[in-house]
Amino acid sequence: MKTTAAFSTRIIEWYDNFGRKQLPWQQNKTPYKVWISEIMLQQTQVATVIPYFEKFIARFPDIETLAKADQDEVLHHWTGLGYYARARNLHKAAQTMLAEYNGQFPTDFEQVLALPGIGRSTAGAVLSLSLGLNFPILDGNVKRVLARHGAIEGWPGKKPVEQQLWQMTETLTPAKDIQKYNQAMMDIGATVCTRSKPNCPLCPVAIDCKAQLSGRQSEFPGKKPKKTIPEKSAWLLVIEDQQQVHLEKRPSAGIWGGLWCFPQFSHRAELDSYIEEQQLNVEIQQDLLGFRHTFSHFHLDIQPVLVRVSGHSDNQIMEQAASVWYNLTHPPKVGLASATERILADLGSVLNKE
DNA sequence: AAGCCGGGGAA
DNA sequence: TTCCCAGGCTT
Repeated sequence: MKTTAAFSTRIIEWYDNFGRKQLPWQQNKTPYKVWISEIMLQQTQVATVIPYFEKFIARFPDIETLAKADQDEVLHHWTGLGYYARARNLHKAAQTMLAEYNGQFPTDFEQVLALPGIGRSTAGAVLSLSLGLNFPILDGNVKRVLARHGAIEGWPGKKPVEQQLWQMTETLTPAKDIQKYNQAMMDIGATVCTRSKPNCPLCPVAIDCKAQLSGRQSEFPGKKPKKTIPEKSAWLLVIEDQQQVHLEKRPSAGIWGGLWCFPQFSHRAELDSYIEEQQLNVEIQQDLLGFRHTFSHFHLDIQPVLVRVSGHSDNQIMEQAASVWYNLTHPPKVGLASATERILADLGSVLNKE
């Protein structure tokens, strides 16, 4: 009479045979590298992260280098990744580790959890994956595997559902082989127990998966209630003079926090009166290519307006906020939003045709 | 508990 | 298009 092995035993055995072992942050593992990867991987897919991770580690190879770098350069390496608070928190946490922990990544769970940008799951992931400390994790992959295996009803964004899933991961996480187990759960979620069309025949825990047994894989995890997101519009003022454009650093709170962007207005009239107020010496004015940029919680219809000025003096525009003349031919290493990069690229092709 | 915070891959 | 991704912070 053959009995079914324990849940974690089957997961670990699966890892030995099919788990991912060649990802960049899995080579010569350190808490620092695993930490960077975990932050980048928050709400971001592996394939997107890999090139960012490689460049980030090449420039900031350790905690001290990161802590002593300019925030602008840290954000520069985050340009296009989104959720820019992750980069600001990363930078701040590195400075805390340099000041409080002698530049070492703390190994105490509570100390790790207290660092900005690190919640329970990320703290557990870093300590377990890099040092083998026994902590459960609960990321999007684990949530999906567990929700299906236990046929857990409801959207994991709801507190009671999330609590139930934490209870499950605590119970199922084994006392040994934590690195293999946690990595395997994420791998299974990413490669077998996928959002759509899960490959159950390849799953080591399909035999007692409640969703699979009842053919209800698509019902778990419960879906986020969808609501229509609002539409907003933005007029962006692209002031150009001699291959330089004017950019302003945004406050850390709100969208594109800490990034360098064009002056933004809700209505065209506001943009026009700004040009008046600044007494800009306008030579040419021309609308650039407009486009829609969609965030998780609203659409933004963007219309960039190119204004070529001549003889700008720094004390006209420079004085008001943190602002720079961004040299298109020698771009400084600062953080830009994806939309800003797109406009700069379009501007480059417009200027090239002249 | 709910809202905020980006951008892109996948279907 | 729609969904959601190795989530965490703020209110």
